[in-house]
Amino acid sequence: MTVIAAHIVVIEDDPVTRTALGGYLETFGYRVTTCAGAEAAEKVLAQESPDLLIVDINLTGKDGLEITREQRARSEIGIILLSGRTDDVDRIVGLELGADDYVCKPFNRRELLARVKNLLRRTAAMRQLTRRVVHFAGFSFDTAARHVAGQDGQDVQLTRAEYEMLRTFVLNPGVVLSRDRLLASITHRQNASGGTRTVDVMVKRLRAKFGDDSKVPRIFGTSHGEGYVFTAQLS
Amino acid sequence: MTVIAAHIVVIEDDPVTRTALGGYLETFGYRVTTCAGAEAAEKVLAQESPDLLIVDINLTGKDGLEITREQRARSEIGIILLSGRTDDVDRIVGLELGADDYVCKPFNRRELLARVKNLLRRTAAMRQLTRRVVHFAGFSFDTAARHVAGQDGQDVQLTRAEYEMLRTFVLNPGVVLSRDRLLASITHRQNASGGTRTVDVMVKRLRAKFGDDSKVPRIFGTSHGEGYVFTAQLS
DNA sequence: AAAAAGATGTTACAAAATGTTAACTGTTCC
DNA sequence: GGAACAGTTAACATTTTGTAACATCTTTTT
Repeated sequence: MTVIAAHIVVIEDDPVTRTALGGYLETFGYRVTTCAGAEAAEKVLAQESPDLLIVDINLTGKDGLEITREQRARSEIGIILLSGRTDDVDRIVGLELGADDYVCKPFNRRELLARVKNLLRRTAAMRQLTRRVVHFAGFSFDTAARHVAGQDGQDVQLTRAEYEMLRTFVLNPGVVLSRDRLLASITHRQNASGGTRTVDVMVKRLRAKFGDDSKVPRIFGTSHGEGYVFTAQLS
Repeated sequence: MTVIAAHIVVIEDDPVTRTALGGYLETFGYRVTTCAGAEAAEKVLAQESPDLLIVDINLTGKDGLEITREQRARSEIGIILLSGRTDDVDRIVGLELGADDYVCKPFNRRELLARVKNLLRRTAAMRQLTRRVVHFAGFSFDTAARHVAGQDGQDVQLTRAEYEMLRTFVLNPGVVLSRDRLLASITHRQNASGGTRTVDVMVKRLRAKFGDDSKVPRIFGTSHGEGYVFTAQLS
């Protein structure tokens, strides 16, 4: 996996804290975007996909809790709340809204850095699963562009059903998926009566395109009597 | 995806806090194992793979920080530290060792629950991505990829039932498992009528694939009248 | 200690499920 | 309309799983 500097967005209305915090994090190699308020931050959050959000809970206009609720509803971005008050209620509400952490001002920079590091490590796995491009077994699969590149640079052409099925597999790594479940992901028709064997044929075609052997499956495993499993390591 | 209750291990030497915390978490559907010290916990941590560890920083014997360091070195388990003191240094050291969170006593139960929930959500993604490989008798068993690599590099291909059974054995090393218990772990058909002899045949097949001799079993032992035991050393 | 009873080991086979191939049906694009 | 392609179905081959029968081993009884 290519290591790219994590992108951290800081929303803080006090200019002194904002600049100090941004500068401090930058010295550790992070890419930092500082914003004075929710409006400015929303542009960044919508256009790019930052990894971590550090937000003051007391902002003029839209406050930290509201930003937390909105962001958590639509992404798995890491969220650390900053607060001037040591208020139990605020803290609990923030955490229950889905904030990962809550740090009281005046905070210790070193402590915040440790929390940032730990949280980035945690969200890294989650970002993998929701990423546009995933890598496995030497292939890179662009879920948005419906495009697969092989290890030798050769492209793997996928049909619509093959793409839908691969997408379902990649979104559920290590989970046994039933034929019905897989069929539902590739077909529009409700005619689930007879042919779940369609799934078998599609799996065979996927295996063929990805060089997987049904007798020694490395990517698409069979779970006899249950269905199929995606067993390749995502990276 | 099958939803299984998360398994939380609590290490706390104060009996009152330990019982209260364990009971509280259980009411929310979590599977909780409480331990008074590091020794008792290490057994559980080695044999099962809990999802979350809540540990008091001040323990007699091996303390919370040491446990954190050891666990973090070999797994991605979520770790929340509990402390009686509001000490910046302790907190920072704990976080830098890789603890995900640090809560000071007396803590608010609701806050702790919110942190537990958030952390479990984060580690769930990571658990999906990280391999769980166990080694025994020269073989390495990749529970995610569902295959086994032998000592000579040759792969041992397992069928679904063999995989499920081996997985059950490996999760319960040294424990005598009844035929019914083993049958339940491998069968998926409704026709679970009589034949507990199926288990014997599957054990024989496992023994064959792993070069184990029923007369001198080193991996899959027989407990006459009771069932079978996994006797190989896990590493 | 020998015999009997019970439990496990082994083998062969039958049943069920999956793998594979190829033909068939419907769609899309000229 | 028809060529090209995607998806489905059907038929047969192969693998996996369950069952039964018999052999061997363990435990209990005498």
